[in-house]
Amino acid sequence: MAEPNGSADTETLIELLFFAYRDFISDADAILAELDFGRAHHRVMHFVDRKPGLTVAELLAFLGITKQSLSRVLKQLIDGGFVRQDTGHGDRRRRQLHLTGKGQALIARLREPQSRRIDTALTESGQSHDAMARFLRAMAGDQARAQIRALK
Amino acid sequence: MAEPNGSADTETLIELLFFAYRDFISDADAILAELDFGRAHHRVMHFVDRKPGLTVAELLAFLGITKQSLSRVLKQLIDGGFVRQDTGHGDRRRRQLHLTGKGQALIARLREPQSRRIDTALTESGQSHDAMARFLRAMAGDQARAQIRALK
DNA sequence: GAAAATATGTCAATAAGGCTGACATATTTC
DNA sequence: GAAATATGTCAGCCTTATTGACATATTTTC
Repeated sequence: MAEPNGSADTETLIELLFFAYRDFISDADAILAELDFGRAHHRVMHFVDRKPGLTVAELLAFLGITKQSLSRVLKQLIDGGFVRQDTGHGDRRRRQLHLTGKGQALIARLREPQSRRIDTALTESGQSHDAMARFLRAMAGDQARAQIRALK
Repeated sequence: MAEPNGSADTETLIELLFFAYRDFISDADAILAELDFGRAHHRVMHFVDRKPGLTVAELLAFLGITKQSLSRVLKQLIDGGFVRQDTGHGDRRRRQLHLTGKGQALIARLREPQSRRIDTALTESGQSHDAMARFLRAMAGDQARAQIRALK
């Protein structure tokens, strides 16, 4: 039953990842709650911002949810004036999604405390941005890496 | 609107954290699904393992949920023979929680793919275990740090 | 020793955010 | 013209969280 190589300490990392992610996400949760939005809204806006003009099907692939689940959230974002839906250029069955000015303001506001937390943690821990990006990229699976590449 | 210091790249880290955590957690989800358990069961077992003999109130504080939410999950874990509940030593109103042998086997099984993913990512990214622990600790808020200390 | 506080458990109602299945519509492709 | 594709929507279900109310056992306080 002896643990091979550093396994006991890796257990601590598992726990730290839980706490770090929980607190990281809570920064945005507080802002979202004001608008009666949830994390799903945040994720949609993030990807629409990262790949402006993406289609509903592309968005579903990034999110890994069904269109029925997306529809409620997307509708609220469109009705609230955060996301705009254009008829597809070329293929008019498609809907291409963009953030409005209001949407861009919100995503910037959501990102601000998260960016600050990351930058502070990098400074406090003496880590470089690149080192952390390499680690997180290595943590993601093949499918996620493909998705990250698709975001250019 | 100019971003101050490295903010554009921090945006990439926000995204990487999302993918990394999602995939990290999915390792355990697959095992939990076999038992009709969810993440809540995993978290309970993790903390009971990390602090054997902790009380229900202590567990609630770690999890940050209500006792009504815990009750169903805890009952399933007890009924399934993964967690044992002893009358408090000293204060008999309390219930002290321990993993059974079966519970220890399950938590080890859940940790295995997560540990492997972390160790692989550390190697691939050329990061040290300690560097990563420092970063993640810095990402956690004050309350989380106090909780981490409470786990010895 | 009675009263108050504490630790836990449980019942009921509610909400968010997922899911599946079924079906409608517009548009493009074969 | 028929089939495939992209999207939208209705309806019902599940899980995991929430709050409020109340029950029970035990300990502490006066």
